[in-house]
Amino acid sequence: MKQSLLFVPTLREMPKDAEISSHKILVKGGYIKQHAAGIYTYLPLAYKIIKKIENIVRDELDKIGCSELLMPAMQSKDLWMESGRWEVYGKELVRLKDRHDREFALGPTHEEVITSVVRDSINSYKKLPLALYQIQNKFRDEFRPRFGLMRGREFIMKDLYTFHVNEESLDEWYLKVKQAYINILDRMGLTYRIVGADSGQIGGSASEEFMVLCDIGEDLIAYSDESDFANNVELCKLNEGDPSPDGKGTIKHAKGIEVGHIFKLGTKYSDSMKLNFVDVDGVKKPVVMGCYGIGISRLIMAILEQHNLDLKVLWPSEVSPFKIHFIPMDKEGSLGYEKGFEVYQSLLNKGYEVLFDDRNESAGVKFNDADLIGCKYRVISGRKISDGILEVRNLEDNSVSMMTIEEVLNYSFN
RNA sequence: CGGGAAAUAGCUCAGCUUGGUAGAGCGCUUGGUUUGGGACCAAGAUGUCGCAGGUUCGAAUCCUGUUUUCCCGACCA
Repeated sequence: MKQSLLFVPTLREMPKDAEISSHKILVKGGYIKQHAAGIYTYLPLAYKIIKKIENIVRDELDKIGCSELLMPAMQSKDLWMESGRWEVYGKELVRLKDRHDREFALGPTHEEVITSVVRDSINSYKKLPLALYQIQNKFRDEFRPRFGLMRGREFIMKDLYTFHVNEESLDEWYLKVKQAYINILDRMGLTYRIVGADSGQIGGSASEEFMVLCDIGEDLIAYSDESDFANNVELCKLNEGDPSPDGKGTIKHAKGIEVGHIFKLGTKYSDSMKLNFVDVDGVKKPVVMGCYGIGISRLIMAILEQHNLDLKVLWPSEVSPFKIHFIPMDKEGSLGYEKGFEVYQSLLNKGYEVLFDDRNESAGVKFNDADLIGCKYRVISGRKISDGILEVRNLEDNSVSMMTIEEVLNYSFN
């Protein structure tokens, strides 16, 4: 974990500004560093996880026919005037001027830009439907940023926009995207519910939120203990113990973290920004739109909240920064270290992602940091290395086995 | 934006009530001893006490303003 290999600046003391466990882990474990309220650097460990999360998202969206692009974060005022949101969005919109005093906003979301991008080329029903997404830093000047990455002023979001000839096509895509979201959250090992929601600032008709169940969530949801039924308490007014409206089970309350939100926008932006197409009947019509967000940086916290026990972490395998955490107990130059380094290299050559703790730290320091880093397998090269024996721990089933080097190299870590 | 707490070494904090040369632990550097869950000994380095005014012979400490951070609420999604 020397700088040359990986910069993981773990802390010994508990960070004073962190209250919730995921935030404590991220700061203490050297995953993130705060820059200002709600603004963070993603250090290598967190960035590795972010890239894995992003790639799961990409994988599932590409499968259903979406294509990725990248739009500007800095957006001219003109577009925001067109949609009317320059005035409506309020103080949360980060505004700035260039050297010529021209006004810009830092994008909190991209309906305006995407609409302007497609409106010149989408002029016929033959070019629809269309689904475009990006993964990008978003800016929202929140009144009260909090809980580390949970509510930031600059954060990473995936935003997808779909374009359709009519409501039926939108409905069909809405369901496809919803299923993709289900696949995405399942792959990340999350326990969550899908709830009906208000569409708020973004506008439009139907919308649903993907809420990861956990105590530090900012929303209160009511859900059935025996079915998929769930709704925001504010909207459904169901009390604990009430029978579930779908007839299955009784209502329980839980807090939730909103990690995804899907909307049927309808023609809100196509109307105001004149995104029209000529339909098969020769009539000019507004494009029907949908938009769908996933809070990428927020997902790290949501996953951590559900996958730590007393600040000991076990990342779900698809997002784990490494498969194997290799710990030599002795310092550089010792048999345990050098032999261990060879095994580490061989494991790398076999295609495993392995973290090798090459620091001259005591066992306690290494183990404590390893608990924060949370890889499923921990391979330890210690006192039995002279007999060619390594210890392999599986944090998932809590097993410990002693293996020869050859056994380790032939073991299937998954 | 209302309420609360805080800002002193890289980190966690003490000192402030009652003004008088800037402190501890951890970390860091050097040397030695250790080595399976945050080791030990010795020697070192490290500060615009958030910032700006004011009071005073003298301010980390008292007063005023200001900035920043965290928490609760409201707001937002």
